[in-house]
Amino acid sequence: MPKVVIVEDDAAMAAALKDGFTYEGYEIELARDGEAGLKLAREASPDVVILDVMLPKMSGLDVCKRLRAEGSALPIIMLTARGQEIDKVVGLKLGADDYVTKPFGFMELIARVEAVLRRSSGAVKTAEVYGFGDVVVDFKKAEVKKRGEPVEITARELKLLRYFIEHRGEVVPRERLLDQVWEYDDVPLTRTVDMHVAKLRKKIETDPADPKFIVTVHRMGYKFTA
Amino acid sequence: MPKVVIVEDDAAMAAALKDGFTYEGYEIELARDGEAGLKLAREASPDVVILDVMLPKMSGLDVCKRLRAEGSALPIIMLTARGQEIDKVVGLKLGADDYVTKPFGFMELIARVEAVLRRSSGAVKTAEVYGFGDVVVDFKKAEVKKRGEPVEITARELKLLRYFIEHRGEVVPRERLLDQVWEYDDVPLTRTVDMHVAKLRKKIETDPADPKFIVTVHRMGYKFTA
DNA sequence: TCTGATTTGTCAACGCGTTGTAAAGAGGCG
DNA sequence: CGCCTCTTTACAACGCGTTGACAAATCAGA
Repeated sequence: MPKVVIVEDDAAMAAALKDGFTYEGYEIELARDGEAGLKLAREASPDVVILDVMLPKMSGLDVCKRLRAEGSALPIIMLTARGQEIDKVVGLKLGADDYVTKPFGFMELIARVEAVLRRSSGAVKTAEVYGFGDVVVDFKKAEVKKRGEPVEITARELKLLRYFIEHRGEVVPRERLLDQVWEYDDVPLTRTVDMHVAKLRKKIETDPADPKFIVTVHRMGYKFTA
Repeated sequence: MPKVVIVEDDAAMAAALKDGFTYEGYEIELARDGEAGLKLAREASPDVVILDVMLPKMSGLDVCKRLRAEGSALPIIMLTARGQEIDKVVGLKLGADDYVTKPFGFMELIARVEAVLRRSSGAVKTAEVYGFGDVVVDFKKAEVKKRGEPVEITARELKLLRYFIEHRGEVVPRERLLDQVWEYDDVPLTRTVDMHVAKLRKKIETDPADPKFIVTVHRMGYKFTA
């Protein structure tokens, strides 16, 4: 019986969610504002946290950020209002695993929760949405936004970016990228990787000439930091 | 209060089912033969249909087949007599969602119904009628109208459109469409998907040459936006 | 600090994979 | 048998990725 912490200030919405999840066999704990939500998330050891973005006392984003800052790996799903698309709101290193835009069907939310639970209980956890700096990446939609503005991105670039994000912090040699992202068997000596890194930088870096996120480690490869 | 259409020719069985479901809080509509059942399934907008396999005038299998051919996604549960096991295989192939073998306990049937109801609303719950641009899609009636004018649409196209709508916003790879819409096990290398997308575009897009709703995402798939 | 070798950044053109579309072929149902 | 739908084939058009050349940067050794 998985436990879900729901942080939602609207009473009607909170009640509906509680009923729905209870009916589906989940154990529910409710909080009505950000501070209470943060406390509950820390102390109730839930399997997943559902956070409204707009909350009294402390916004859902802040709660999320705070939890991540404390090193928590709790699966988090954000609820955003329409037109409040997650990228527009944020300040931005969010760290949520997924988000649902209101109005949403209850079944959609359940589906996301189950997806997140499945993922977190198993292999490598990859959030559906990832943010760093003033950039937000939505892998399901294959969309990248910078400062809220959509950025054109190709399939290969997105795959490369995903690999970087999934291996953030570590130095990745070019051969590994050719192997994992390009799926080459033999590893030809090319400038292809550098080429794509350059293109990515142009799209996501604030100053592509002085990259902050994708830094090159001389003679070793690249490192993504965020 | 979910509505159930029951198609059963045996009077005693029909009465028992009606009483049972009514007691459980369902709304019931009865039909005594295949033709009446088909009509009822189309017009009563039930949440689930329970179909006996052996029926006068038109077998339950044929009713099921017919509904699916019309593009209906109605949850269907088949009732088969013992020793009719072969039929259940066929029934499932024809698009039934579940089957129960006679004699069965009533609670078993209720459980299946509830499971099917939960499952069928499993994806993103989509209203039975959905509108975007100047297009209105009525899934229950299997009708599409553009600017009020009816548009001819085939079962496969409707199913494809439904999948797009239920997954609006996300990029859907061709393989997933072949898997989910075509229900292919092996995934042949084919242009079938593109073909049908082109046909759909001709029918729903204002300018099929410059699609706004079903956009192609190079090397990744298609994305429905509305 | 200077210098040469190696590594990395950048550019534009070419080639190939991917997609759009029409038309023929195949299969099902009445 | 004839109609309707779905699938396959074929080809044209387009877009993306790769490549090779060259410039810039970095490092190592003198």
